[in-house]
Amino acid sequence: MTMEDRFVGADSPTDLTTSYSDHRACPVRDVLDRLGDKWSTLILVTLSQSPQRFNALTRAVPDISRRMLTETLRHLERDGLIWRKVTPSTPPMVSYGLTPLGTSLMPPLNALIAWAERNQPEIAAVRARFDGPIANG
Amino acid sequence: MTMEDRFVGADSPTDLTTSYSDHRACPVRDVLDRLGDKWSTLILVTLSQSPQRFNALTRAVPDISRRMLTETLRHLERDGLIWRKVTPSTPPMVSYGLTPLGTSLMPPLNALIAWAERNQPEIAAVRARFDGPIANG
DNA sequence: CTGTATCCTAAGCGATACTG
DNA sequence: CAGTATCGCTTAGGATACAG
Repeated sequence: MTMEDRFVGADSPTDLTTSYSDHRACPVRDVLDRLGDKWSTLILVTLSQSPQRFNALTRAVPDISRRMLTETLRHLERDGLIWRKVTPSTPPMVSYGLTPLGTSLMPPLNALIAWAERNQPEIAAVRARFDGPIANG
Repeated sequence: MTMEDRFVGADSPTDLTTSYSDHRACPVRDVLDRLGDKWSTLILVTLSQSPQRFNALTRAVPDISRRMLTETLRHLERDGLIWRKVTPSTPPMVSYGLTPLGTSLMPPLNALIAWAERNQPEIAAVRARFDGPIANG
């Protein structure tokens, strides 16, 4: 085991590609592709603070459209990551929150977010160097 | 601190939305949006096994087109996650591998992949229940 | 072998208007 | 309040052909 192996850790995932006769059938891709859309992560993080009503979510994520909010919530509910509770009052009240499954996703997700936060300055610097030579001549 | 807080961990990320006058300027979104495309994760995992040449990557990820492989590699290089080494032989030989920055991404990324792998059966079951009622009538 | 260039389609997403 | 319906733009991404 090399130093790099130790750093990467022993939790290397199983093969994501050649194990599957149909490559699109990979269960990891199946799950992660849904998380890779524009809003899912943001909604999950918001709901991990506390359950929220629909309108509260539009305020917490100001640049999402109602259409995309509805769609994202439905996808997350379909995957069992969030629950949806309807209180049939007038006006109606609909709340959303993390399920235990959704909660179990937050540690790895927060770790990834923390990595992004920690390393964004370096990434921005590398990008500038990468793009610079062309821009600067 | 609740049990859930402990489970989620103390590394809850900073605000991803309202902290930014322009919501698209969030540095975390800036980094994560690039990782959310169809191929980046797969390429990173593949390269974390060992550095690879272009053609080896097309074999390791059989369902990627050369166009998308080139584009994904460029993006990852631009973000400083992978390096690119050209050996000007004939025919030319180009290798790719993880940079230290890219390597530092693998633990959180592998943790997320491991979560997806662990929970895919449950997610599939929930999906079936969610979709079932309509399909079954 | 390692790409580029071009064309094309499908999907993601936003804007807007409407509804119980 | 919490959505749905419709439209159209923009982008991601696949297929194919060509090139150094």
